[in-house]
Amino acid sequence: MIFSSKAEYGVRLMVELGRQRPEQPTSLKAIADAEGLPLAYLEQVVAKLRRAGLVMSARGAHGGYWLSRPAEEIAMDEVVQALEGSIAPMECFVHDNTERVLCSHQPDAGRGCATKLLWTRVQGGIIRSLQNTTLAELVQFAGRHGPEPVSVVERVPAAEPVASAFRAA
Amino acid sequence: MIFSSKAEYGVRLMVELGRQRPEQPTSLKAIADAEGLPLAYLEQVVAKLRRAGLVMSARGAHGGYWLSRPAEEIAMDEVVQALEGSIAPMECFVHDNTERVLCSHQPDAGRGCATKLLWTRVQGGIIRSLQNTTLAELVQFAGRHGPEPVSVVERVPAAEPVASAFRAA
DNA sequence: CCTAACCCGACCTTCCTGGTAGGATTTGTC
DNA sequence: GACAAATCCTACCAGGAAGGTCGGGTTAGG
Repeated sequence: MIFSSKAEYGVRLMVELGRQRPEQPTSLKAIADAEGLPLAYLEQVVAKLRRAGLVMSARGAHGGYWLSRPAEEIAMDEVVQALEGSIAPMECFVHDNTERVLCSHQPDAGRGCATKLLWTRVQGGIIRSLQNTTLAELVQFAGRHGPEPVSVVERVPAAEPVASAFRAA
Repeated sequence: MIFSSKAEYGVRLMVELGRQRPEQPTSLKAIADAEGLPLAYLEQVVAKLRRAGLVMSARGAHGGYWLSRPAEEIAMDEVVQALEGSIAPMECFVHDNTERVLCSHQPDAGRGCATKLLWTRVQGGIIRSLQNTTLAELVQFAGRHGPEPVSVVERVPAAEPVASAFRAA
């Protein structure tokens, strides 16, 4: 697998936020219920997005999260980068700023790294795909067949088993 | 990380075979020594390549492996596919031949999968990058000395450093 | 018949992923 | 002011896969 579930959950979370109007913050619980994801785990995911400046938050009652920018201006490479830490096809490509030796398997001296060209191209292909996709596109794609976004105002505070009922089938 | 070390080792192995003349098979031990990789592990790696029909082998004394086709005719998507099993950015995209639905986190009924569009594009970007690279290119690239490869390497139009982020722990 | 090599499957250990637990803090509402 | 709803933070943990190792079997040249 290429991306972890943090990326999957984080993108879903961003899409969910993109469906809301930013005036009213959306609580994590609403998102967790809508997507069927564990709330405690989502907290860790959204923390990465917040630290990356992609979402903003308000604490306390009626707090929640919202996009820090309009969805049209959020390219998905930022999102995935924030969630995954780095977009690297291979160990050697994770160059943190420290100076540690990254490519452990050097061939004979004088020869270049046999795989560098390949992974560089792959990385480029991935990043270009992500850059060329905006959050707004995903929101539109996800909402195409669907009903209204979950309104914070109209939301029934009690149990709303609609989603889980359909998920079982 | 996107690809496992099996992919790294397998590609190196293929490059090494591409450097040899196919008339004489190359023993795994020679490759293991040249690349500094554990022989026993390479055996597992090369088995995948053999089962995929990318290399051929001869047993017994003076046996070894060689490319089943010229390096110019081997696209790297075949190689990586053989080594990794499948090139899938997310769980949902690993479709074994059965047609079961693997996406466990369906949103509300009537809505499409929010992330499908994104991962489809990413997968396309990866596969295209791999298809457009032949083993022969890697052989040539590895044989070169200094880092002249600016003309060869695809340019990533990213303005910011791509894999520079720390892995947020 | 011995040795170099391929072939095969079982095992093992470490690390990361995915998730839980439990609390501390902030803030609107009654 | 008490309470509840929510964000925030850190530690912990179980399972599985990654990345190997090991031991042996089979094939073929000298």
